[in-house]
Order: sequence, then structure tokens, then C-alpha cells
Amino acid sequence: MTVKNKNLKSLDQFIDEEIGEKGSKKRDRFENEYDAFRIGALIQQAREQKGLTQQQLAELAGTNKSYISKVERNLKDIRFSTLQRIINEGLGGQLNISINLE
Amino acid sequence: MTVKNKNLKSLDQFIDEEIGEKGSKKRDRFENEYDAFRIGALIQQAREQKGLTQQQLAELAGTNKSYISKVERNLKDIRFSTLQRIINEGLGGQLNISINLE
DNA sequence: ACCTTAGTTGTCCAATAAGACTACTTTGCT
DNA sequence: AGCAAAGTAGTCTTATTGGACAACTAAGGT
Repeated sequence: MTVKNKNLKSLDQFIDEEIGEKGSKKRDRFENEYDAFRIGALIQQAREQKGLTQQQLAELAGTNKSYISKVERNLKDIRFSTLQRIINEGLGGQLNISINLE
Repeated sequence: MTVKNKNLKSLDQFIDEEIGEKGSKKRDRFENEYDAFRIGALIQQAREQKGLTQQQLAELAGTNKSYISKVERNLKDIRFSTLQRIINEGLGGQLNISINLE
């Protein structure tokens, strides 16, 4: 199930309005420099792929649904260890990280 | 320049001894489940590629060399925003993240 | 319309990272 | 051997996450 609160401005919508549409130069620069905003969406996407609710993910990861909600909406500056735990224990997945040097 | 303190057991060496050699089943499992241990090495590698000292990286990233040292040795559970800042502002690079679901 | 489930938001406290500073150790150079 | 630079480690304070809980909103089903 994919429930969305209609009265809540989605992050994508917010960014579209505030930064500019995808493909615009400003938006590209923003996405390159601040991909932090994608970590929440990444987790949400993976969670939905696994068919889990926030509540279920929270239990698997040893936390609570309110925290998961905040992380998915990037309202929390997550610690690396917590990110790992959510992905490994919660989603049964694996975090891949690399650094691109220009 | 690649300076290494000889009396300090390197992380790789430590893991070799405690977990097992690379390629062993136990080591593989460890690396898959806990790749957190690689984030420090990743930063160090990128820093050396850019020819920066810990001091220089620290200044660029708005922190201090002692913190960089701790992060590279995985003695700190870094926050996501801090990781971003070190990579973007310090290394002038870009963090790539993805999640593998089994 | 009602009920249940899912998700969001606010508040609070304890645990811990961030940051600054100092001192020590190691390395490389002359 | 002596010096300077690089890196490591400890301590302290402050800022903020992690985690728990309760209350609220939205969506779907009956």
C-alpha cells in the first residue's frame, strides 16, 4: 500500500518549487552538492520494495515508527551506524558507498 | 605521502586477525554486514588521492585534524551531514549511495 | 459514517557526536 | 641526532541525535 498525505507537500514537490525543475542547471548543482536529501527517499523506496510498513521496519531495526518517518522525510540527521542498522537489520539489505572526486 | 604509525595495528590488520583473511566465508559475511568499517578508509583514500593532509582537509571541511583522524580510523560514529560536508566541501567530491536488497 | 491501519508531528530525556584544545608519537628530512 | 610536519589520543563543553511515547491526520475497507 502506498499511502500519501495529500495535504503534505512532498519533498520532491518542495524542491521542484524552491530549487527548480529537474534538468535545470540550478537543480543539477543542488542534487550534486546536497544528495543528502535523497537518503530518506532511498530508504522509503527500499522499504516499499520489501513491502514493509514503517512500523515493521522500525521493529526490525530496533527503533520506532516515528523515527523512521522522520528519517524518510529527512527531518533527522541520521548517524552512520543507524543508517547501517536500518539497512542491514531492517531491510535485510546492504549499503553501498563510494566517493566521486571531480 | 603515506605516513603510518608502525606501532598502531591497522584496521585491516586487526580485521585480518580477528575476523579472518579476505575471501574467507566469515570475512565475506562480515564485510557485507558491516561495511561501516570501510567509511574511514574510503575517506582516507580519497584524501590521499587529492594530496591533502588531515589538517588541510579539516580546514576545508570546517573541523579539526584530530576529528578527521578519528573518522578515518572509524573511532567516531559520523553523522550523515558531517560525512556529506567532508566529502563535498573538504574533498570537493560527491557521495554516492545505493541500497542493495537481497 | 465508522473503524482500522499507516504515517506524521510534537515533546521529552539520555546518550553521544561535534568541535576545540592540548599533548604525545611517528615519520621524513637535513 | 635534531627538527618540523603529520597523525593519534585524551579531555572537556555544547549541540543534537536516538529513542520512546502520545496525539493527530489520512486512506482504505466495511
